[in-house]
Amino acid sequence: MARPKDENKRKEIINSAFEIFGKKGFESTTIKDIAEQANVASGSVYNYFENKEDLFKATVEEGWNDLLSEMEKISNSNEHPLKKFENLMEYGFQTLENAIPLLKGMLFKANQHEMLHDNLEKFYRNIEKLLLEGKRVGLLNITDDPEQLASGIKIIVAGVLFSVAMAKPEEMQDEVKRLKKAIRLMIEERLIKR
Amino acid sequence: MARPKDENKRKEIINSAFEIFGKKGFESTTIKDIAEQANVASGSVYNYFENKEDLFKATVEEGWNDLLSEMEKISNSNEHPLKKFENLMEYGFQTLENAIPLLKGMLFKANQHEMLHDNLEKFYRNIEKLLLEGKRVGLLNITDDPEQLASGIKIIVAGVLFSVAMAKPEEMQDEVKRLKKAIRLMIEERLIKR
Amino acid sequence: MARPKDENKRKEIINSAFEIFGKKGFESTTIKDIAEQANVASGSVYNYFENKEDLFKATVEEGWNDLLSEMEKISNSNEHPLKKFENLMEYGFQTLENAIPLLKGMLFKANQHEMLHDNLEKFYRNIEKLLLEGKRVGLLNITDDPEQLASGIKIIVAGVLFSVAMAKPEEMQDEVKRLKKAIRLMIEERLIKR
Amino acid sequence: MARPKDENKRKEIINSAFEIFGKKGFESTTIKDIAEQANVASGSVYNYFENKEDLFKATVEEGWNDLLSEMEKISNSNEHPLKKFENLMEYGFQTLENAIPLLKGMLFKANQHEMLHDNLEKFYRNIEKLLLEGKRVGLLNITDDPEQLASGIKIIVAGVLFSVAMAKPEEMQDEVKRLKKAIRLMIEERLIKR
DNA sequence: TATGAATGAGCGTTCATTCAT
DNA sequence: GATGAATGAACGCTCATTCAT
Repeated sequence: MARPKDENKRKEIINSAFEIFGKKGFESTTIKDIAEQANVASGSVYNYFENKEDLFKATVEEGWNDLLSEMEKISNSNEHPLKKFENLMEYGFQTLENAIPLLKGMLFKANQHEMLHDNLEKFYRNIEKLLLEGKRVGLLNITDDPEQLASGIKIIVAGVLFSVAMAKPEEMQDEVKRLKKAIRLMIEERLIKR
Repeated sequence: MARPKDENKRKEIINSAFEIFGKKGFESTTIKDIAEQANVASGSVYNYFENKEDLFKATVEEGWNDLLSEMEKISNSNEHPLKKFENLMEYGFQTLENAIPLLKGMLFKANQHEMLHDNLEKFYRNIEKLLLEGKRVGLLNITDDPEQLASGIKIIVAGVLFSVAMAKPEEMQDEVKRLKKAIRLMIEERLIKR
Repeated sequence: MARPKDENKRKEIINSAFEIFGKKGFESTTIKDIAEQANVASGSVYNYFENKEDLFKATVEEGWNDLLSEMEKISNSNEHPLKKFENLMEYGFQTLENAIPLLKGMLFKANQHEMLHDNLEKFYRNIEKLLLEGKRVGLLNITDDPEQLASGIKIIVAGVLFSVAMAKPEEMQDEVKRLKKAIRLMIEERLIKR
Repeated sequence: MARPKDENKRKEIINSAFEIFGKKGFESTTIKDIAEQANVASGSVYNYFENKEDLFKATVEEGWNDLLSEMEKISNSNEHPLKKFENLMEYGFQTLENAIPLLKGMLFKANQHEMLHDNLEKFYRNIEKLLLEGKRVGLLNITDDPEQLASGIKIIVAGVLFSVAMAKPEEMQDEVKRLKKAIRLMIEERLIKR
């Protein structure tokens, strides 16, 4: 009978939070900031979230879920492995600019560290799965040592993430282009010619 | 405001700031925290630094300067290039645990971004110099494309930094071991056998 | 605003308010608390009462009315004066535990002070009436000075109220027993033997 | 070297708190209220007290300590018992107007109940000691039953306290006069004529 | 009339900064 | 220069009240 709790409004707040937490970090972000950007009174935030911490957690969780589920979808498609890889990279870089704040936002929240760690692991495992599939079908020349593989993936994926995170906004476009090119070259180096 | 006499006290404050900013981040660190750890009254901090922001900037600057000058020293030594590389890596990983908080602390301070970016570039250039030296003396098989080289270095160095930053404290030791091993393998792959 | 139809719901809210105001005091009680206990939406409270203040006033008023009208009933019964006194005391102590919160709740509401004062006066007058009846029928030996009588009654009744209000919950039973005994002794002292 | 922590300022804040807590109760009193009345910035309150609760507790404690130690002094003087009693009453009524807020302030703070209870007990015990001294020296005719004595004292003392607490400000003077008179009469009734 | 989401004023508290000592 | 008490803006959060449904 009352105004029904508006799921859009919740999403609005999360989006606003996503952006501002990413831009300023947890501590420097105020509830008022988020509320204003979401066109909502600051008190309203508390209709949807217990407190600032809870909002942060929800925001991060939502972001990772979106990212990982989309990755999963790409990995599980029926395309050619190299095509999948290309798609993943395209999608990854495309969302990275938005997802990066997530990473940054989590870096300082000690109690979020585990969650960040776990989500990153899932991220890495996803890439790994794809590479192993490429190896299995005889496309890629990849080490047999699983630990070595894991380390290599971690370093390279983390390196890309971090580099994007560090890029100056005005150089973002070029940076992404360079990184993509570098990754493609790394793949090509491993490609088995027939 | 001329730089005050008591350089020791200034250094004390910087050290304290380094530790606490690293542990808690800029916002969550209070001047009182830093002052107490430095055995100084909180008001005294303002005899040495304009304000919290200024103290942060100075702390970070100092940290990077130490890091980069030590790297420079290693690079410019007269050792064998591979030995230098090994030394650099040892030193790098050894200080990384302390230096990492710096990176984290800088991520959210928009006005510090540039400084972070610039210092990272210097870091990358240093590694690059070493690799090129290795190539020049016929030790390493490295791409001729400078852009490709730069991207590769950036990705891998950033990847290591980030991975260490992300490691759970209790897994830090193992993580560092794995990363070192991975880096050594990457070098070995490029080694020109005679 | 005409009094709304659903008198039951109003009563429900008053009862809920009585209990919670008594337990937590005016400021610490929230409209939501009261509404929930009354199985009503918080907004609905405002269909029955202007605002929190108004609800409090109504709650208190109702409580005093119940108390005083019951006292009146006992006083006006046809029983023997000493029996009436005993009944009054029994009823009084019995309801005191519930009524005490009312007193407490009123102590801080400056604009309620008058109302509290007036109701207490009615309470005292009621006792006085009974004592004077006892004197008139030759049962009790009581001062002829009306002011002295009034003061004595006030002190003793107020003392009992306050002592009950102050009792620790776990000692309430014993405290009431002691107080009753003390009151009975005071009456007996004044009893005219024949 | 810095401004020394000003004990006067602490007292100022306590006094201000005493008055305002008494007037409005714990919940309705704001730190800003107290600070303003004490001519202090609201933040300064926290230089002297942990938080609002702590300030309240300190205020109450201080008040009771003053009251009880003064009572003690009077009781232990070398005057004639009846004179002591008179002095106590004079002092008691004189401070009651100020002390009453204390009582009121404590009524609602569940966690303060014990403290209130204990302090009241000390108060009662003090009176009791005096009465027993009067009995011992053959001045007063007082029950031999200790429980009966305790109850009587409690009722009468509590009754006086409460009555003063309930008095309208403009009637306070008269009320106190009436209560004093009533108490004197009660004593006189018990006086052993020689 | 009933609902409960939306609002925003106002609270307790923190802390960078100032300044009297 | 050194101190730390004093300041007050700004925060997260609560809740009486309003109002769209």
